[in-house]
Amino acid sequence: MKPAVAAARPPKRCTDCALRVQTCFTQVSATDLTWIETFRSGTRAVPAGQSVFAEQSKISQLFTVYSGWAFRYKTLADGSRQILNFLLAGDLVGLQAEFANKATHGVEALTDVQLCVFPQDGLWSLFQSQPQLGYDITWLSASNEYLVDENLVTVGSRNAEQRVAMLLIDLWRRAERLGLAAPDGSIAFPLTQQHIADALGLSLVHTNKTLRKLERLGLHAIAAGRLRLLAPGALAHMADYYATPMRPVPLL
Amino acid sequence: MKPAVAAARPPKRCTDCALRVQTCFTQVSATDLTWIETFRSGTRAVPAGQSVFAEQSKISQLFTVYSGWAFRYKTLADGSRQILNFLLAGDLVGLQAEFANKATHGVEALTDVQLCVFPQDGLWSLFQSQPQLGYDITWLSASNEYLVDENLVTVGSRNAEQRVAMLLIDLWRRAERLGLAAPDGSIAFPLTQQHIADALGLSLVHTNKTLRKLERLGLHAIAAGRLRLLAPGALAHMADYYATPMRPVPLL
DNA sequence: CGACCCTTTGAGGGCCGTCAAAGGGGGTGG
DNA sequence: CCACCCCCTTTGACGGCCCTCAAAGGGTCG
Repeated sequence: MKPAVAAARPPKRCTDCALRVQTCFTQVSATDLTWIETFRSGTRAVPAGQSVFAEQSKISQLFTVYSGWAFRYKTLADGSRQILNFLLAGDLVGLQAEFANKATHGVEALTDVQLCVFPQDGLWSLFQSQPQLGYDITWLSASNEYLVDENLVTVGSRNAEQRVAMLLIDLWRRAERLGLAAPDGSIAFPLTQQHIADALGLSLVHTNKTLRKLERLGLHAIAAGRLRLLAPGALAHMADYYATPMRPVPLL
Repeated sequence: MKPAVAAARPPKRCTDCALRVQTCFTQVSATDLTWIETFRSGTRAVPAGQSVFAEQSKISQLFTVYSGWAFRYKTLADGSRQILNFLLAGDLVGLQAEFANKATHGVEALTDVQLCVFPQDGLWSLFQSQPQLGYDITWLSASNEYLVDENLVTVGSRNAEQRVAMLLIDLWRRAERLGLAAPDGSIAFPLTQQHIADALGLSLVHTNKTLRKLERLGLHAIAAGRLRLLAPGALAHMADYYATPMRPVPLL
């Protein structure tokens, strides 16, 4: 029995939100914040490995990740799974379903996950009464597209070494930005090699061999569920990674 | 000298828009329509092969494709180009740049293209005064993400035959929906095999061999710049393609 | 201790990339 | 009107990256 990953529930009051305090999130006005609080229909905890919502399912909710890791995926008829991107604190999911009538992809928890839940049918009234929040949601949607764009380039144009390097850099940066890096520069790394393979369009075996290769080269280390980048510059060079400055991001 | 592809300019008045008449677009109120017209800063024609905007460029405009074909792409250091998705009439581009400060990808015209141009710095006032339009833009953004999601699955999880089949079906469906299919069921097909290769993450040579294979199997025919699907069912089965019902889409 | 999941490694093969070169069609200039 | 050029398409040969199959090793939990 694992020691329950005591991920704290989101507080009852959004004014007490431990996430929004982070400098990586944009400031929001007091009125907008109270509006968010009334808009929020509740919270939800999903244990590691469980589904947040399934592909093709009818969902009527939007979710913001409060803590933990998750991922979006699609499955093909032969059972192969493509991971579209990983979700960390602050990420918004469920918007596509608003426009497609049902979930166009599944979402699964990698670790125990805490979510803030919003009703989809309140979205229109949000746009009407709180244009700033509507604008923020559009921002988040465009950011999501950017993430997938990047992943498409990785899967379409990079070889196995470069793909793995990209994934490691990208996840590390995103986690670090959220203050999830330990003093030693390591971050929790809950992915199995199967997850990495599914995200990068590689086989499990080749993913393993590539990871070992980068590790032998001294570029990174994964141990005890933690990732450390030992040579970020070399990784970035290998992956043809261009660091883009990170701007504060809105949080719903 | 080609006979100029006489793609008509968008009319001066949005009320005369030849595109919005299509049933695939949602109805918009008269007031919203006049607002769109004043929001629009002009139109722009881009000849085939020319850039609409370059990667990394600072742009301060949003574009709606009025007619013609274009594509979004990113380039790596080794010069390889990944096409993210193709753009047809009604598609909106430039939103990502609003949030990243510069273009995160390039856009290039495949055919002569006519664009409606909107100022980016008017976006916030749009959200404030016309919430319905803000909502529509979010819809379009989420739809774009859906497109890229699908392409990521194709490139990450399908073999060459399936990728080509997916591309042909997808482009045909999107064009047909816009009323671009001829009575014989063919659509204009301005892509070179290099474009297909760059979109699918395949080499030019292998793209050619795969196209010829599907053609020899009688699944499709490309001739005189036109594509016809000769066996849509077989193509869909090969590609593991699930037809999703198409809903009316907003148009900015 | 055994079951299960994940990781790791080896062997062999196939899909697809690279290299090379010929063929076709349209535009341009002689 | 023909020659030439350029771009795109097409085909063959060969090699390599990555997939599949197979099996062993380690860690955790019942």
